[in-house]
Amino acid sequence: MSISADILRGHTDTIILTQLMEKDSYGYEINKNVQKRTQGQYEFKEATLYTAFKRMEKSGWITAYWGEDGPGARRRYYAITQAGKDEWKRRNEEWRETRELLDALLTMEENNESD
Amino acid sequence: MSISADILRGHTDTIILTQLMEKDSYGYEINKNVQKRTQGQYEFKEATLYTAFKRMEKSGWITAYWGEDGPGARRRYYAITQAGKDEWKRRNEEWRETRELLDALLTMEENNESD
DNA sequence: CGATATACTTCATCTGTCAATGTATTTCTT
DNA sequence: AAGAAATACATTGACAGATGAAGTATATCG
Repeated sequence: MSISADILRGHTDTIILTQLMEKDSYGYEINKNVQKRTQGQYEFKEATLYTAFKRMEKSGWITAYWGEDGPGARRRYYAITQAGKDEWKRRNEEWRETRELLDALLTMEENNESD
Repeated sequence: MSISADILRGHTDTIILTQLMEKDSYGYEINKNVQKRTQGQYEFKEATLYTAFKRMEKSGWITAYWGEDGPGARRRYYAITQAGKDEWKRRNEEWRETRELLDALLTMEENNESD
């Protein structure tokens, strides 16, 4: 994991919501997908992940249910709510803005004497 | 300020270092520049700003000195050190990586049955 | 003379992250 | 069959960065 996590702070919920926009899922699977999508460059710490689920359930963005008792360890599935979808949209727009802001703030300006 | 600050958490130092890469500066001026560069969309809270100076001085990335006693309130100027320049470079690269990671993580994938 | 802008400082509090630890089941290896 | 590894979730205490609030001080403008 090459990216220091503090930089991604605040994006945890959005990353999870993005996956729940596609389909219901559970913690372990979501984290495997994060690894896959980033080619192993990033993954959530377990505590971070499950803390986020709690937080988002409380906020009403996701709901939870236990998976059917099949083979393997029991899974707690999460589904995104309409409020969650709205929140995802808002945060996605925010990300685009943030990206532009930071691109502007992390670039050195030319020294314009005429300015 | 339209961007929720938690999203920029962890970037505070990098934003300040960027400005010190150009020239020595002081808190108030740096913050005005942030406002200018973001067209008023963002500015630091004072406590955030001065906490960051303390932190970076301690880390050896910047040094401080009092400005000449001219007109107006006294100013505490900051200069970036070589270690600070190295750190800036590292963080700038990190930002580029982060941007790509988040672009990947906040995008919904197509449902490829063939995948 | 009072308001506003400039300029810096400290402290208590809040929030998200995470190391550590624990529980439980299944599958793979030897 | 025993032991290791993978799957899967949960909780707790500690830590670090951000910030509201309050304070200090000087200069300018009406």
